[in-house]
Amino acid sequence: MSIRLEKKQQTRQALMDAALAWVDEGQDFSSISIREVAKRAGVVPTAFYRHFTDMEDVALNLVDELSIALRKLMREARQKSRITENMIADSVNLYVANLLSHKALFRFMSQALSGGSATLRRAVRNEMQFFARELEADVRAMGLLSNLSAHMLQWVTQLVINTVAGITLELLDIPDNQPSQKQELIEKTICQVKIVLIGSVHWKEPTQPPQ
Amino acid sequence: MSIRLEKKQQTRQALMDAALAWVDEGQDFSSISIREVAKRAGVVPTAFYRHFTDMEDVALNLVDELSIALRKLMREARQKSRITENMIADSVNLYVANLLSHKALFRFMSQALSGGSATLRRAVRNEMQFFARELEADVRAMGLLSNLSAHMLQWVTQLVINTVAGITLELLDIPDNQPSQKQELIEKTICQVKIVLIGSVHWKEPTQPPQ
DNA sequence: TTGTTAGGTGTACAAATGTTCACATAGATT
DNA sequence: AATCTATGTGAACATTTGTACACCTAACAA
Repeated sequence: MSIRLEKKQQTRQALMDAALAWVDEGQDFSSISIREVAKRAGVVPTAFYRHFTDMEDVALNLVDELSIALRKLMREARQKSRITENMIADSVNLYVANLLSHKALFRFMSQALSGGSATLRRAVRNEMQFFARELEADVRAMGLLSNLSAHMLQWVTQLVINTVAGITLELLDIPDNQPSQKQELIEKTICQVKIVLIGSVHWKEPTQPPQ
Repeated sequence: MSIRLEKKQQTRQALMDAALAWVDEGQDFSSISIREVAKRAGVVPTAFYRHFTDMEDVALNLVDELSIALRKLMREARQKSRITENMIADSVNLYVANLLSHKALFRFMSQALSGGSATLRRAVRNEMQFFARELEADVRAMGLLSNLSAHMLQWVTQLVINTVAGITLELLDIPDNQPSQKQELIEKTICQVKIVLIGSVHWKEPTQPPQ
């Protein structure tokens, strides 16, 4: 790559990292200022505009970063897990491991889901839906839950994703020196996912919904 | 009540309502300023300090307001719903109705859950846990899910609460002129809760967890 | 009735913020 | 080698923000 572009990407990344670091410190993404981001990135405030128009712009690009992380996670999960006894536990643990190594990114995700602009919220939700759809495809490919209609399977996978995503916030708030709490949270989630799947296996389409 | 106190409560409420209105407009709670709140409440900025020390202080008091709304919801649910075929659907619909008539408050709840300070997050989580515990007690009182251990039942009710709470954000983003989308979302949630309960009924304690 | 006080006002000021503009300069292009 | 250009700089600005202070006055207590 040309030197110019390389340097550009470098400060661009520094700006995004600065914003993320702010979130990592427990501050709200929406409360950071352009100047503060620039300062932390080691550039002058006006340099910010060479890369982004807005903090919203930064947020949308952070979603892209999140997207990459999630896709990597999905790939990893597919490689490691076969149809085994511990498939669920393995997947949850993998999610948690990824979560803990990208704390700031996931915290940002949680905030953006409820906080930011409408388009930002949509962007994050899209990523989660993508994840759910991939899970859906995998379940089908494994020949599992064949009793469910396509529609119903979609709802089930969304429920699974929501359940696993549900621990994100709680997990992020547990201090690192409390591994036992973390462990319990993980076990809870594993149980919850199992319940969902047990329920799915036993699901029967309601006798002809009133048409 | 004395005239003084009455007036005090009045502007105090005006300040809280102003903050809530800001959230209702889609803005982040953490991005509102003391001055803006005061202006919208129709008082001078410094008057703010007669009632609150901080915006954080306001937030904690909004959680109290939320708490009241949730308890009212719970009471309402208990009165209306007996053990019937449609108990689940009724409860979900009741939640949605309450949600839609307190949009701002629930939006605030979602934001505070992921956004605010650690103590604020804890406060909101407490409210949700309270809700889950009440549900737990009701399930026990009805003699349902007697196959579950106390521990397990707790996890199940939390899962139910999470599932229902999960639609909150999505529902808030659906424009009012799209009732069909809302309806589908509601049906999805009802199905999801049913799946959880079916799973719970069929749950069997794993054969002696490795002790 | 008189004095006290709590809630609200207005002014004031330092700090932070978004954004503009003219400028510099390393690196690309020719 | 000469020129151009995209990235970063620094000064400047009008706004907005948090908060302190002195003050006013309606409601209260005596």
